[in-house]
Amino acid sequence: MIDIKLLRANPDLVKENIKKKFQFEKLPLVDEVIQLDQEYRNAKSKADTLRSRRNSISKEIGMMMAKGQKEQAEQAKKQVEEMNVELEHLQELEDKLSKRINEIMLVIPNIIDESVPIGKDDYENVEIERIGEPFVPDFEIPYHVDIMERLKGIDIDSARKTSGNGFYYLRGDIARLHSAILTYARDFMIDKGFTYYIPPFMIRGNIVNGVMSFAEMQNMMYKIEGEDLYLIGTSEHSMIGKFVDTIVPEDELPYKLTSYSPCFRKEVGAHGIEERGVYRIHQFEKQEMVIICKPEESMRWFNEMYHITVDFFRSLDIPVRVIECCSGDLADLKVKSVDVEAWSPRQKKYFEVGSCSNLGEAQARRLGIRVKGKEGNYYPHTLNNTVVAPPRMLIAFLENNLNADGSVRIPKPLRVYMGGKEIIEAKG
RNA sequence: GGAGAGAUACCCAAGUGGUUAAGGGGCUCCCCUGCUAAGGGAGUAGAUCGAGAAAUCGGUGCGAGGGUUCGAAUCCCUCUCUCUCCGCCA
Repeated sequence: MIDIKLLRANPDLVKENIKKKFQFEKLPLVDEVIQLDQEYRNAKSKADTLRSRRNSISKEIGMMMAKGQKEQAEQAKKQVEEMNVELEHLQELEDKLSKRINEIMLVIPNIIDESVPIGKDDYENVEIERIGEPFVPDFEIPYHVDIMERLKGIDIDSARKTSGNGFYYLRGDIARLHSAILTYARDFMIDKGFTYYIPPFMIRGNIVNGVMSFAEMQNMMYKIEGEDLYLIGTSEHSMIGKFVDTIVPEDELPYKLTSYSPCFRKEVGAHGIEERGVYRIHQFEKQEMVIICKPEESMRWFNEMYHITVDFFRSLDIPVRVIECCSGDLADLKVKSVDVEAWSPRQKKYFEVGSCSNLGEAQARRLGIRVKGKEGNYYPHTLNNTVVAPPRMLIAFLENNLNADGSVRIPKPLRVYMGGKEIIEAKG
């Protein structure tokens, strides 16, 4: 959501940005909203003048009554009554216009950063960095579920009975490894100076509406029956929601937050839960990072944030690459976004394990998050990034640390969380 | 789940239809003193939208949304949330 004042002052910039995103169908909206905005402001000026007069006449009526000038008061009442008829029409017009203006402003995309590569869709995303040597061992890497099953670490059949497709039981060392990764991620982030949070795992409808679009909500969120509560799809929902309609003191910025939560997703949509395994599932856990900062600092934080994820994966010997979303693939709210992808020696390609986004002031504007600055209030920039999301991350972990005999090497940083174990032994 | 109380500014809190939403704390500035503390004075309804080159002017705003009225923090309706007690409970 961009500032309508920016659009008013610089419509060509907004149009150019829409073209960069290949959303040509939205181009006419710019002129339409400028027109509507002018009409709206005219109506508002007129109505405000009327309201002002009504207020002062009403006050006079009060004084007349006090003095006992009953007849004059009656006359004034009539006058206001007539004004109210006109005012009602203007009010309706104002409401209608502002509603339509808001609808349009919600679909006009955020101004993307100059550095974003131009492209139509995800095929034109750009690899910007590759860290670690992608390695393919001379033995075959099995499908991740098979690796886990061989280690007696997963039970999907039981989960189907209790919960259906898209759920899983993790067991034994694999379950422990899952927790170890999250605990390690938590400490990793605390060491980077982030404040650790465990947020609410359910949030109210008004918060949901603040943090995502209606379409996203339909495709992602589970609603609790009979309550105004939804299961969160990511802790970002709780962590950003925490600041809805607040004004934060400037000297407290930046907020560097890292949060743990389970994440629940319906995954209704293009892919759904189509594949056996733990790649796309209804429930997973995630360590997330969120930053709220001054606008001029957001690009610096953006770069720092995705490098933290890269460092995290590298500390577990997993090769990664960073893919930047091109203009056409970038969600409308985002200024810039990259995906961190991990190497899969089985598929011999990289796959997505995390996503880092700079939302600029769009999210703050939408949610009413402001900063009390010395020269008045302003909108901060908000950013979010995945630290790690097992069990998806376990896929990359197991494939990259698997030995020929079926055992799994445990990288040094995790051993302390695995009771000192250096290896998960292959079973029977 | 049951019962009760409440929602007004950064905090506490007064305000039961009418001119400018009391008061206190805190905060900011000034004076006195000056190491601090105490004292005296002034300011402090945020936020947001509109008009204007600006000074400034105006609208909205007392949990939310409706209604009554010339006029609503105040009266009526609906809803939400918070707190206290009881019950249940990891």
